[in-house]
Amino acid sequence: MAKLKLRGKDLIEIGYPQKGKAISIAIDVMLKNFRRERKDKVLQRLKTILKNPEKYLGDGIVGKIAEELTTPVHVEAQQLATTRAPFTIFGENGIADEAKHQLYTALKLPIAKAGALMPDGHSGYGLPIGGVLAAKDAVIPYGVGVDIGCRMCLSMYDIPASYIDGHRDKYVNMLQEHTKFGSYETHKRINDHEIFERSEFKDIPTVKKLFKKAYTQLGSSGGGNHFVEFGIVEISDEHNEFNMPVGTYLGILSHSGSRGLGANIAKHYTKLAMQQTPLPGEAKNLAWLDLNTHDGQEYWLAMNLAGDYASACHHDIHKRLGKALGARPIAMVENHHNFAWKEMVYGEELVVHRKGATPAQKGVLGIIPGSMTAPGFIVRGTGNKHSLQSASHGAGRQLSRRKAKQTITQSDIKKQLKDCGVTLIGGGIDEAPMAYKNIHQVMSNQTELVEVVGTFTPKIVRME
DNA sequence: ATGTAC
Repeated sequence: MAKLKLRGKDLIEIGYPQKGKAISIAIDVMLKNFRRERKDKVLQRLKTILKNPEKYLGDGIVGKIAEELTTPVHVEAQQLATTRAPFTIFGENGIADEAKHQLYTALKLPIAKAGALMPDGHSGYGLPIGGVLAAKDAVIPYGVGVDIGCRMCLSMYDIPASYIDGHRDKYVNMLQEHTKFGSYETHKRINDHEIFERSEFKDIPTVKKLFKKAYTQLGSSGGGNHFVEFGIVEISDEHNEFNMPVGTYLGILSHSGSRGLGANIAKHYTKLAMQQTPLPGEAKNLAWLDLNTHDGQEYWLAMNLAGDYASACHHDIHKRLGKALGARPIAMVENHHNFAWKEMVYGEELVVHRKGATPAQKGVLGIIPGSMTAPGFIVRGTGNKHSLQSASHGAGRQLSRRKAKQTITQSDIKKQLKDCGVTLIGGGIDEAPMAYKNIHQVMSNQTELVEVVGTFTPKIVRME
């Protein structure tokens, strides 16, 4: 197959403007997508686009050419403001300075309108973990995080929680057989899911390339702090949304995200953002995409796909375990905690980034995990304006992974697990319960943000 | 977080 050769001269001949970047963008797009087509056919395509570029705006492949011909994106070095957008920090005494400074930097972005830091806040890449940032008409890929749509999912069963103790081996086996951890492990038989019908997999070249990976990774959990666990749900609020009598139940709790799909989407669009909005040193990872541009709109679609895919993965995990358990859940609670949403903030529609923060609009349910030996909380948001209607996404790290490995021993963990009656499958030292802050302290720092509906106490935990 | 690196 002859390889396509396109030169600037060819495009000038058919009328492409020499001013601006139309020619270089067009050559780039054509070489990437129509490498095997005949040159005259490709030039004909380019002519058609040039004649009526408006018609091709939003097209996944040639939309970027059309954009350059109609409303070119201006790349310019961005400066930070000298003042910060308004913000509130919850549980300030428990948060390291570095995380606060990361928020302060983000609040000086020209697109920043408001921010907040949750009481589990700690240092991250770009926006701190526990950071919330409201921006105008723009989305920051690293404000969402690398694991787009990282989320929690809890299923509650009408099975006595005490059942676990008599059948530990059975539950351990279920997790070993029906959950997949690590970079490589996937299920032998993939369940089909409607997510794979989504048009984004056809329309966006970057996403199209990730289809196969997404397909094979469905229902897998990955690594890092991701887990699947059996535990005891205790419903304490008698006016709970599930109409469940106060008491204890068996629960399955999972924590994971969008696997390779989201990671590669994040990587691709962060690179584009860094090219389009170059920022000074300490802020460079906060580069954004204008939502009125081709790339910005494409990221938004891809991000939402990754979020739905993460949800599909959790549902697949719970479906497999429910089947093994031979039971249907009475109720489920789930929420993203790495994502961006368009929300009204002080009367204005803004893009609210939550990077390790639980959505907590009034009446909205969510899950805030503790650690493998501390309870997590089923919560109901209060819609607090100062947190931009958010809460923490967990206890938060107290020790960095490196520090945890240096100071915690395997026997420390063993003792802690035994004291709490927890069986652990996998799990490195960096995920030790002692590496996390005290969840009760964190919860006491966010009583204005969420109400407690119940708790989930882990009993059988599987990690990478 | 991620087949850990343009």
